[in-house]
Amino acid sequence: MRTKSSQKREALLEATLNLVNNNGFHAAPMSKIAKLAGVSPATIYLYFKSKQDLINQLYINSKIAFTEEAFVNYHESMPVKKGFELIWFNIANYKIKQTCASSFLAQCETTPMIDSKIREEALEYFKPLLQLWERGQQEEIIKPIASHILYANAIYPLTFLLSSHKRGDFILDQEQLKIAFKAAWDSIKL
Amino acid sequence: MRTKSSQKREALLEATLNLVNNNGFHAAPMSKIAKLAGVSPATIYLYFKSKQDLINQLYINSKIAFTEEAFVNYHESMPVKKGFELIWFNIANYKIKQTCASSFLAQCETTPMIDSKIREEALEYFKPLLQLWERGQQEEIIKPIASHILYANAIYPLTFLLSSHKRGDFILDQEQLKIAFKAAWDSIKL
Amino acid sequence: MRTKSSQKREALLEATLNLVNNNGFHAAPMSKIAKLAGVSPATIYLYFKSKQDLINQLYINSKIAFTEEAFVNYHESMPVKKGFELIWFNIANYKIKQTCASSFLAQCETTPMIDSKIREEALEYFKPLLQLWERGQQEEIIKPIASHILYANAIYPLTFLLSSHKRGDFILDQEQLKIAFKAAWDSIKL
Amino acid sequence: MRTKSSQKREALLEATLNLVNNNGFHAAPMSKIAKLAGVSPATIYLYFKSKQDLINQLYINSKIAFTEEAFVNYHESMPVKKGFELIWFNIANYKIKQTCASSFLAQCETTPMIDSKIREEALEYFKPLLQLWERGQQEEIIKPIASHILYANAIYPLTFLLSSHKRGDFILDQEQLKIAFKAAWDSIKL
DNA sequence: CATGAATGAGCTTTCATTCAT
DNA sequence: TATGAATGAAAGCTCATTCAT
Repeated sequence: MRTKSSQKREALLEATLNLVNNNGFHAAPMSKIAKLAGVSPATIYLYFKSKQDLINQLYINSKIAFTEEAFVNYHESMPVKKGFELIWFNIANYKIKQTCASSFLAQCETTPMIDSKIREEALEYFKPLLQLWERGQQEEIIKPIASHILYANAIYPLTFLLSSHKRGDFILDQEQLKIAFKAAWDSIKL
Repeated sequence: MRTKSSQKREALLEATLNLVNNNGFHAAPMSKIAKLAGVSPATIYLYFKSKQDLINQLYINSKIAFTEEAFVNYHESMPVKKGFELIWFNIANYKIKQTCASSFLAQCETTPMIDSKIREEALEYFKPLLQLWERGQQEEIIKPIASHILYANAIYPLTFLLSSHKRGDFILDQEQLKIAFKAAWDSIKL
Repeated sequence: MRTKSSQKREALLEATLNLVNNNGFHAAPMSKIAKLAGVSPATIYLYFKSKQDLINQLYINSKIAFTEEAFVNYHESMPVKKGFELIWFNIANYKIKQTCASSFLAQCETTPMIDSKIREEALEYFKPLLQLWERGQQEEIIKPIASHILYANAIYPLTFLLSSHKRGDFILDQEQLKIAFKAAWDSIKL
Repeated sequence: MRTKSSQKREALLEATLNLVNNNGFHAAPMSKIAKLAGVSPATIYLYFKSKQDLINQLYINSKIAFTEEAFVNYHESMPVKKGFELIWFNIANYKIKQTCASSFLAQCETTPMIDSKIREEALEYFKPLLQLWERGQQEEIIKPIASHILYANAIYPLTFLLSSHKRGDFILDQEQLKIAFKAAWDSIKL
């Protein structure tokens, strides 16, 4: 008896990621996903309940991978600015390295395709950043404003820069990153 | 004067906008668009070459409407900060009023569905803002950095705030708008 | 503009009837039905909401055709035995002539495939026979027993005879019919 | 003594019976049958050649169980009417007790799914009843007519009554049974 | 003997688009 | 210009059956 291999699951998720990224959701039919992953269409349904489930899982997976990278080397004991800088560059570098995953995530944020329950689930993983900001606010380093505004101005701009970078309109090298970081920090620091 | 024909065109564009917005691209079949616009499916093809063309036109249309609003009451003779403030609030208020149109545009920015040629065409309309920034840089009011970074930090955050607002996670009233503007301005001012 | 032809509807119903009859429900895929009716699979859905709907409609259609034939030349003023004899032979001859339709109906009676709501709807058409039996009971010609038992003994046996006939096990000619009628009548007469 | 294996065979047959009965042939996939019987889908093929074979076996099995019950306590030495009465009530009571099995058999009689070879095989088991009728005809108690007609009028009506009973349209209690028996007997007695 | 994974073929249904009027 | 009917192609998904252990 064969056992379900997580390898196949991964292959399916990756195939989906690539297809969705190159041509959009509507151009990622199950048949193509199967072919790209090297399995039969029917096999997909051993690993995922439906196409929607596959997309949801891919979203969660990507989000987890993303947040894991975001907090590499970070520790709560760090000074606020140092901590933020670390996280910010972690995110930026992840986006640059994992163009595919991150532009998939960008698509997910604006599409009504992802179930809102799944979206909320993914939010949880970002808590350390929110806690860092709260600490910064207590220490009067960060502006005492809503975390949504902090996120919009400090982190979200990276999404735009990355998509410009991917399209080739703008080259986001380490120098530009530093400049962008300065702008981000200026927007939230007291 | 609006002819009968152009009325139908408008109706089709609006129907598409509503459908895409409520359920995503994949839930906006031509038959539903036709029904919602009160015409026959065949009629769509008298006004648009294909579904892709319809989407493209809708994108361009929305972008034009958006930029028109962005520059209402703006004149090149305005002081830089005043001008930016005007444009920023124009954009913000447009997004709040026209949730549908603006979240459609947000979807378009991240989806590979829009032809890149069309996307470039739409960029043109934003020139006055870029020119304002250039002026601000000459007057040493605005940071001397790439316009992509300026845009990412000063304008793009609104997209995030708006989608949070639409989802009900965060209420973007006039008070919050002022706070958000301050953050935006801090990120780009010298 | 073309108009929906009831011809096509009929063709689809007949195609379904033939396929179901020769090979059972499970061997009547929409694609074959379409081919046999000379239309595209998609066209079926212009005339029927779903496969279930197609089957339901076919059942209703067949049942109506059947009952219409059952009461040809019958009038309430007829003497009870004459009336019953007429109806009984109408039914028998219809079954013999329309083997296909009637063995389809036989299948429907025993299968859980037909929605019970539809089944009840079809029952209505049989009322004149029940009324005849009531009259017969008042005149003390027919046994004063439940109509279900009357039906089971007087009419239902024909279903068995017909399916034997169809299979070739037993030839149901006019002579045998007369014998069978006698048995039916003996079972319900006082 | 029942071996482990034959237990599994029984479980599979019963699972199939239940599924087919509740939802029809088309809603009894092998995977569900396996699950309900508590075995792997692959295991089914150790006991049955194919799904068709499984259905055939189930039909034969049910038919044998049915006929065994039909002739309980019956002996060729009995007087004709007594014998018939015994058999008739045996059948009726079996149908009432074993609703599932008997409505499965009813489905089988009208469906083209059962191989005709298998159907003939099952006929064999009914011989004692036919012999009883022959005896009755020699003794001039039973009408000298084809056995198919005898069966159609004396036994087959029970199928209708049972399905009405199962649907809840008509309650078939012991009183009604007696009435129905009278009708059956009247139809075949000389 | 028994299994859960795996699958190719086929299912019902929908879609963007064209036809005939 | 405008239509509703019509459609080939393809979508998501399921099924009876086989594979590998």
